[in-house]
Amino acid sequence: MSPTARTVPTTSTTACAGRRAAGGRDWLERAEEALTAAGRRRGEARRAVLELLNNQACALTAIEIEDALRTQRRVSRASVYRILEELEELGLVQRVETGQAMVRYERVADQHEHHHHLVCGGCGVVMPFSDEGLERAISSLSERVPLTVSEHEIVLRGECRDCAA
Amino acid sequence: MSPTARTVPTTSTTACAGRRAAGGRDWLERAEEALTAAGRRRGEARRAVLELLNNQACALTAIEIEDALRTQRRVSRASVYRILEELEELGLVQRVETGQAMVRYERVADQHEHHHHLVCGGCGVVMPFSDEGLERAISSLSERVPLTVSEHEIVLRGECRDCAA
DNA sequence: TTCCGTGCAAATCTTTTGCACGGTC
DNA sequence: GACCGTGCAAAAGATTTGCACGGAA
Repeated sequence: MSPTARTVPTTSTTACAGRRAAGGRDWLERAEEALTAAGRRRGEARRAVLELLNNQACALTAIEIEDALRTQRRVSRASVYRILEELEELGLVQRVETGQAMVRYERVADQHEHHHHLVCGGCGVVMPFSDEGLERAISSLSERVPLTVSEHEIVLRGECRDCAA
Repeated sequence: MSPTARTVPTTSTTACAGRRAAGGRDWLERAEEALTAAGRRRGEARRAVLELLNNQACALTAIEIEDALRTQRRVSRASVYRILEELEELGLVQRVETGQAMVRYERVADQHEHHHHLVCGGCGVVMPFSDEGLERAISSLSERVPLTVSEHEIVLRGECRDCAA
């Protein structure tokens, strides 16, 4: 595979195929610290969500999170949304718009993990990918635009191999 | 302004700043033809929506369309959604996810008009932009990815000049 | 003891659907 | 005259909010 465009096939969720987190321990620690620093108390529901997100390489919807947690620790959907909102405000989690009527959330990766998404219109699978050339184009472009760019989001849509077969 | 990154400041809607359509007449014609070819009958509501979209350089939400039309010809929101869905199926209109809880729609431009979006997190304004380098990066990348890419969507988020001031 | 985190239930808001009427073909 | 396009009202979903209780600090 080209060194500049990598995607990882191992599936970790029905909804989002991707590798399990590498170096995710850092994120979990960082998250706990940030929450404490923000003066937040601990709570079981949030711990469960953090742990789940930490093991996820790609974006999940609130409902997928609720379902995934159902077996180990029932967390109400309202709490899932509240927790995600809180994490988003602290910059620990980001929204991903895949054009599927539901917002997806994933932990904010360090530079090394920065990626975007491929969405199959057939089965709805979401896969992460990253590309240096694309990032270069984005950052160069960001300087020529009438907006102080702080984030960017890229979604490629098409048909995955399974669906094409 | 750089020749490779252009944005146009003239505002045509509260929600989406951009130039009025140039060469839009082609799109309107094309749309009418496609609809006829698909065996659809004419209808006032749809004509009003088509005309509005044809004069819009950038993406609108269903509700914005309903509001914009209110003065000249009341079109029920259900019809707006139905019409947009129909136009999307015929490839005349495309959805734009700006991460604002509502889907936006805009007419599918010819190659010359292809663009992406800048979204200000402060005031919510949406502006179109286009960049050749970006498009090159996308098309080269599309060949190295495990998906037959048919569309791509790019959103840059940040703070617009007015909000930064 | 104080106050936050969480669950539950109700409210919101966008988008979809069912049904009936009027216009297009 | 047959059937589609449209409006209106209700339904369906996702997300948010109000409130009360139990646990963290």
